[in-house]
Amino acid sequence: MQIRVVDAAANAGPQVPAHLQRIFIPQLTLSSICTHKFVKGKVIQKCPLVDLDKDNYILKTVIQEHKPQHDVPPGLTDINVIFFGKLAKEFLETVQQEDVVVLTGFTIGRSPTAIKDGLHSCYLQLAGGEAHVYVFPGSTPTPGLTTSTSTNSTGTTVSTSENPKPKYTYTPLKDLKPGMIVNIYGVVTFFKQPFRTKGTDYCSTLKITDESSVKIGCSVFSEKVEEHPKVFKNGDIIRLHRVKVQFFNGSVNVVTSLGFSVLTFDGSVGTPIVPCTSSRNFHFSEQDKQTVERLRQWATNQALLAAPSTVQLAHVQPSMYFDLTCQLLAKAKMDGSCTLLKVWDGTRCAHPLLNVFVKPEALEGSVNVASGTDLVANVLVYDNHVEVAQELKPGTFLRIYNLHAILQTTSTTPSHLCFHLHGGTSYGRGLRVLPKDSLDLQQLHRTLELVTTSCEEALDDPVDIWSTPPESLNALLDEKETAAVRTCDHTLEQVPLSNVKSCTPPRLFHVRAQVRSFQPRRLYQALKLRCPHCRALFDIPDDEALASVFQKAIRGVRFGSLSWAATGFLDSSETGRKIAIHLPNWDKEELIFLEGATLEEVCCISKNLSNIVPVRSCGESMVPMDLSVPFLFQGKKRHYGCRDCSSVRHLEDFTCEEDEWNAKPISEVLGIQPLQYALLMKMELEDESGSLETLLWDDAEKFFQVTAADVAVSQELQNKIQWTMNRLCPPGSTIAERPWLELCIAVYTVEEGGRSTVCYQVLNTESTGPHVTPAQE
DNA sequence: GCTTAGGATTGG
Repeated sequence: MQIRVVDAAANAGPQVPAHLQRIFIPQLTLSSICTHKFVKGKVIQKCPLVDLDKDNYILKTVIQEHKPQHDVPPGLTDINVIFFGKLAKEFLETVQQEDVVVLTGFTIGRSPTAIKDGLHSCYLQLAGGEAHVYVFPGSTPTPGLTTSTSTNSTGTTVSTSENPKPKYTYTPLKDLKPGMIVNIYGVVTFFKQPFRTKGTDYCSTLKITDESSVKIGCSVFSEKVEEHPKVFKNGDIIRLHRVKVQFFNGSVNVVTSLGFSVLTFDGSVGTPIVPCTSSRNFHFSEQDKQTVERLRQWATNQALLAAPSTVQLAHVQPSMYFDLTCQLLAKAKMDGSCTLLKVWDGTRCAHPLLNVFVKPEALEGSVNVASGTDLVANVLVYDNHVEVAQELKPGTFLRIYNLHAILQTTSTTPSHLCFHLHGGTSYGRGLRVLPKDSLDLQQLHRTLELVTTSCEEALDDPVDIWSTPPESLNALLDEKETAAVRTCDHTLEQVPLSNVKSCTPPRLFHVRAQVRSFQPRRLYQALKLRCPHCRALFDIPDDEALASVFQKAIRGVRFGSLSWAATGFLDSSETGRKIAIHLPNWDKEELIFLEGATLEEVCCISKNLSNIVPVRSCGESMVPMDLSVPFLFQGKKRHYGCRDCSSVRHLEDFTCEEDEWNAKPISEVLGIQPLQYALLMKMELEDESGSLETLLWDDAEKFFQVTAADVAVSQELQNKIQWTMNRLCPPGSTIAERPWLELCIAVYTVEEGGRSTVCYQVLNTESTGPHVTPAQE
């Protein structure tokens, strides 16, 4: 049985295994480690059982954190739990609403309904043999789970003293007298992370207070950084054993003495009281718990924590000093006294952020997870902090204390925010790694989860059984400002551009990058003519060149007489010059051969007639005029032929078998290999790992969602391409301001003249944005 | 061997 009912009154019967550690629902994040963990909560909702087929059931329930603290919103305490298989049915039959349950062997997923139902951003999934449920019927008290053991952050299980007689006595801070060696408790009001002294040790400087409001300075000395108090923020509670009281500069302070020990606790009322230490052996009693509770409550009432020093990137202002809670994405050593940290907290700064560019090979880690460099803060860490910074691994969660936001303005670039952690320890300057499960990281985890939500992940969620479409996810995706998305269904992992560059072709990759530059800048030059037969590529002749060819042809015109066509003459705009119109069909004007007209005249006539073929006569026969000009005009459309692949025929006869003329039969009759319109652009892409020259060619039409042939005749579509490129690479913008593109890239080789070149092409990708054509610019 | 620091910014 995977479900066991625990009889709380009896000491026999099933028990929750002692090796399991409780994880509190408010602390759960997508990245929480669930092995050997349990969640305890009250069943507050049971949905109807979904019966898929034999022994295959799904049951959705909502569990509320057991004995939640006040003021914790349901978004933290109430979590969706989905049971699968037999367990679902068993749970339905065994567990009643209001029962308290302990769940183990679960996995965590992102709740697709979090925004809609306002519950926890994660959900728990219980499936398979690993999953177990312990039920405490009704809301009976459940001894054996909450008080007999507690665990610290290092996983050490600590026995709780049942003996009420206190082993240690703690001296109130007001009673400290120089010369005493005492144990003390206090609330931290100022702290510095451990720093190297001129002596042999590291020193932590703190100021603490207690109910007497006396403020006492503390100096903790130890050669080992890990033996120093782990203080994360003002308001944290500290317990010091064996400190020596001194008198200095008119006030009392304490210094650690031989055999000292230190514990710290989160100072927030209502959070679990978990002693924080690297020590494997320490004493911790119910009395300690009460002291921490008391000090927490007192500090809260004193409003000691009134002004939180941590500021999100979104609220950072130039020149500000602040504490930043963030995740390290990448780092690079700049020089001996400076290390660059690229960090993010998932929020977007209101000011443009400086991107300190470093060579990809010098960068450890990647900023590719961040959906836009405008989410990535570049932090320059100086002098004494370099030692700590160098030890950091990308992915680590950090708090940076007394970070300085500096507006960098040069004459050429607009101002950008850069962040400096200056040398020294003034104002508590420093860095500290935050444990992954730190309560201080809840907000950050949530923000990062929202920012990194991708379409594919959304599909992985068990949306079907939730009966709620993940609208919220779509909404989030809209906000991501991805200016191009892949349309392929390859499940390739996204890689840095440097990987693409270093691979052996042929390969296919998914990348996320920005457009550094593109060519041609004059977008009409992106429109090309391509021969599907010989693959030759031609520029589209401009009207001036075309006009000159027509002009030349007029000069040598000698109208012939054709037995197979009716020939008429029009007066041209010039005195005496005639234009010949040959109609192969008496009664149809769908196809006419035109001779002796200027380009302007051809265009004018083609406005009203469907198919115009410019020709020149050779006695009784007729040939297309010249392959450097269109062989066919259809209204605004111009059709060109390939100079190399066409074998132009002299028309000596013309029988009309076609009911309707269009370019294909006309080109066949004339012996012309028609050219196709195509779009060709070069885009230089860039990400943190470097840059890459790519072509937009085979799938260029897909990218812009146009056909090249339509672009050739539509000012509106030309504007659309212009608009798209302006969006990808706004004129005058810095790279940080440009949107990100999610691209599918093919790497291949092209053999030319005995040499092979590696090429990169963007495939299967569409630019995003309004699909209606924007107003003409 | 028994000190070190003893809060307090403008700077790459």
